[in-house]
Amino acid sequence: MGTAEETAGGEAQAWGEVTPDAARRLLIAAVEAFAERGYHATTTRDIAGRAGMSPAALYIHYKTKEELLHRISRIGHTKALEILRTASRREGSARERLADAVSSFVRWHAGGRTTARVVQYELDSLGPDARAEILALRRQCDDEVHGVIVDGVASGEFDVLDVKGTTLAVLSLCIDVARWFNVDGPWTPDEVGALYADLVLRMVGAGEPAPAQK
Amino acid sequence: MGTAEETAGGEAQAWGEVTPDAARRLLIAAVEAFAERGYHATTTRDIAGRAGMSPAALYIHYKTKEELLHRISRIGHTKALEILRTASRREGSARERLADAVSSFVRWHAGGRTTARVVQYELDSLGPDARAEILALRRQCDDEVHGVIVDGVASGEFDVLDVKGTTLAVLSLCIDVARWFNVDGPWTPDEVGALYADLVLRMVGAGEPAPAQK
DNA sequence: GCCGCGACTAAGCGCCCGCTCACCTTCGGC
DNA sequence: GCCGAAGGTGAGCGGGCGCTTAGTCGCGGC
Repeated sequence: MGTAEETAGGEAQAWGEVTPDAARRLLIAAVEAFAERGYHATTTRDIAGRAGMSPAALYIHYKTKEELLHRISRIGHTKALEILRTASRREGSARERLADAVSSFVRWHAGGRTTARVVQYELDSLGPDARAEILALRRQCDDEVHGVIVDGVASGEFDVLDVKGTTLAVLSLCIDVARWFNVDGPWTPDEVGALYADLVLRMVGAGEPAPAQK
Repeated sequence: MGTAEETAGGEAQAWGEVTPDAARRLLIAAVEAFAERGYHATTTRDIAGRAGMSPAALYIHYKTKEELLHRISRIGHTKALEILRTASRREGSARERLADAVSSFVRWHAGGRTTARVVQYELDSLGPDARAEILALRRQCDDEVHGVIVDGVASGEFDVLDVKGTTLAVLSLCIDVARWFNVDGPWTPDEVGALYADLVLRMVGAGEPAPAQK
């Protein structure tokens, strides 16, 4: 145990679905290593070492190093999609749903920065087939946000010049959190989530009617 | 031979300061390759090949592969800083200066996406000393944007909850353009620049004065 | 005309990569 | 108590990596 669980921290539970235990430990070690150094700069020996196993053990549970990245990407994107769906399809105004979607999506990127970084930035290292599969998931994420913004425009809650462009900008803003978060930043994931929800509401022309100070 | 100039397109002129000619061709080839596949996945043989030279030729002009990345990063960040400085220190209201800074910064990331991608995303592949040098340049970029936002808040043009957080979000939004731009997007760099300037003004509470506030 | 010198190449060194293979446990079923 | 499968190991293969070296080539100076 040790290193893997320590660094991954509370994220570890997210990988509960992965069995057996050794396969999960390897996956968590890979997430860490990929996040720290990038996919190509990570060696299979490093991954196995972090999981406390010999280099050869990796190939009992995974066919190749790329399969590890593929599995991580799929699980991560599925989780991200689930987060966005929950927020965007709940009851409430478009304003509430967008704020909820952004704050929870950002919390996920900030809190699980290790995972999010791999999921969002190492996609190009996948082969064509795997990448296509993951891109389909990502497009579904885009659609959820797009839907909420369309709803808000239709209901008159939002005032947006370019719906597609604004959707892209909102997603881009959230995703990039995985790049910069926790580099000596004095914010908690909750704080960033709240700040970003406010910023995004302003972007869609639904800023607080009466700006409240804290 | 051709490949380098073709892909780099109009960006090529930006490397005019690099001499002699062979060194410049190698640098442009490296920018391309790093942008496409990432630093670690790029081989020195690939770089030399794109420049139409033998693998050994690279080492006449550069000590290591890392020196190429270092040089690219420094030139790119210097250019980015120059763009932000020009906009943020010109005459005009904070509103005008921020809109100018964002639109020109975004135009640079979109138009020179090849270069910007390397500059913004391959930084972690540098050694500690080189990275520290580049991070200092980046901090200066942050300061320029921060200054304009502080000015706007002081003059009452802007209404911002968290100045530091908003500064970071604005920069993050602009930088992430390098990640997604031109993946089948129907926008020109100018269009994205204009859209983003509008979005950022909304974020700082200085959206278009006229439009319908409900 | 030949020389020196910087630009460039062909060949290849030593290393470490992703991955494999022959073998060694451990353990539930009978 | 013995057996076979599942899970793990140590040693190492083929190959491609970053980088070096010995030597070739083109060319301005005298």
